[in-house]
Amino acid sequence: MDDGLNEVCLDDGGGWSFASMPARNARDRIMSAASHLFCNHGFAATGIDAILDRAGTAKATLYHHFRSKEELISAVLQAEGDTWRDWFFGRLSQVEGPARNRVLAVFDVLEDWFADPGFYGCPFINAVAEFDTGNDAVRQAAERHKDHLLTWLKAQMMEMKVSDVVETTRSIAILIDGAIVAAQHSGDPSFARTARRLAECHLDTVLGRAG
Amino acid sequence: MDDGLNEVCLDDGGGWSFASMPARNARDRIMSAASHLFCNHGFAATGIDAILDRAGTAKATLYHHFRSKEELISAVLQAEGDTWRDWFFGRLSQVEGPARNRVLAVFDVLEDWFADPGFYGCPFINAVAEFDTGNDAVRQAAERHKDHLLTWLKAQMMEMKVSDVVETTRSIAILIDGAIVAAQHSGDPSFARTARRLAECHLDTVLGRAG
DNA sequence: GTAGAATCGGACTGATCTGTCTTGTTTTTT
DNA sequence: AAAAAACAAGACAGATCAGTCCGATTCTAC
Repeated sequence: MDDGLNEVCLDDGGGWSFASMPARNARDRIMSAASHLFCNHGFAATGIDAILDRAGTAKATLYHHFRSKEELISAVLQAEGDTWRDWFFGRLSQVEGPARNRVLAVFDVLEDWFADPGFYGCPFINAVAEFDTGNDAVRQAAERHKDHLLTWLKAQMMEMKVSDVVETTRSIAILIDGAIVAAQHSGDPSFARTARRLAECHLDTVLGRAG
Repeated sequence: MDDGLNEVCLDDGGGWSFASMPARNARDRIMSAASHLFCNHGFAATGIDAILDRAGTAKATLYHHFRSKEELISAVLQAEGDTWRDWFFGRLSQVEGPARNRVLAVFDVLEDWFADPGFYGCPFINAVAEFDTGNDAVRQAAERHKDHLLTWLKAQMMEMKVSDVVETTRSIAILIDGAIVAAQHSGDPSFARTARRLAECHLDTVLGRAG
């Protein structure tokens, strides 16, 4: 579980975690190592030395690129979010048909994510859970990530001509978060399908069962 | 935010957090202090000395009652779960009418929980997020807590004569987890109401819109 | 009242933490 | 080839960490 390799579901060229991206220089190796350790063992529980060991770099190199551990954490969250969203929306962009199909496909893509052996939950949910009260950098990073998702969802809702765009978007967001947490705790990817059924049921109702 | 007082929503005699329970001895004070600090600042980030400061006890006293920090964490999770479930099911037991009312009331009680100024999310979700991979004690504590909830939910489903008890229970569980996470991140308690509407929609469908 | 448990106060250990610094080597860029 | 940036290796500092131990004191139950 703590071996050098981290098997990550690869889709056309990119994985969902930055920890599996190709490393070209010491900075990349540090970021990959930090991503893996932070996400699997916790942010506070991961020491700088453990990151250096895994990355195979010198301490001075790390502090040449990042002013502090906190800045490294922010950089990792940023990179994890970028990588994940590239993967996620890349998958969704392959879905054909009306907006309803894309929204429901969200849960199919989530299921693939959950099914990856290296799945550790959402880094942002985990980070907010760990730091929680009063950590601006982490909370803002999580908010930015969620904003990206909500913006995309809202666009789909408007394309579907849903009457209450905000409320329906909030509903789907709850289903996504709930599926992530349930899958993380149980290790059972099929929670994505349960969430999908809930979404179908809700969209049917909102759209007057017309699809 | 880090003052001595932690305002906690009190219902007939009990709050939802062990951190607000009356302390009779040093052990209780340690447990209360540890609960508050662990849940608000994280488990790994909270040092023993900080707990002692807040509890106003000596270090030897803590290690007289708990063999290690890990054991203290387990004890805190156990107590937090017990206290919360007492509060939660106590509230639900006051709901009149058929099982459907009780299931939907879950989200009303959740909203009260979310609205408390001291709300910090679910301690078990947060703990699993922080320790994650391979911490048996924490994961098992979280599983026991979730089992209690699922058992209760299942009983309601059977009373409602839902066709697929397991799947419907999973659906409500997703809605609960999703509402908790969404409320924790946004600070907006009304996510409970959104989740309630999803539950209504789903139950209507499952029960053939007969209520 | 007396025994035993609970508690206090704090010194202390050894490990680990983040972060700095120095010296020299490698790589890249111009 | 020369200049500049990136990097390695590790010593070092100062703080904090979990946990132990001791002696004195207070509380509690019989």
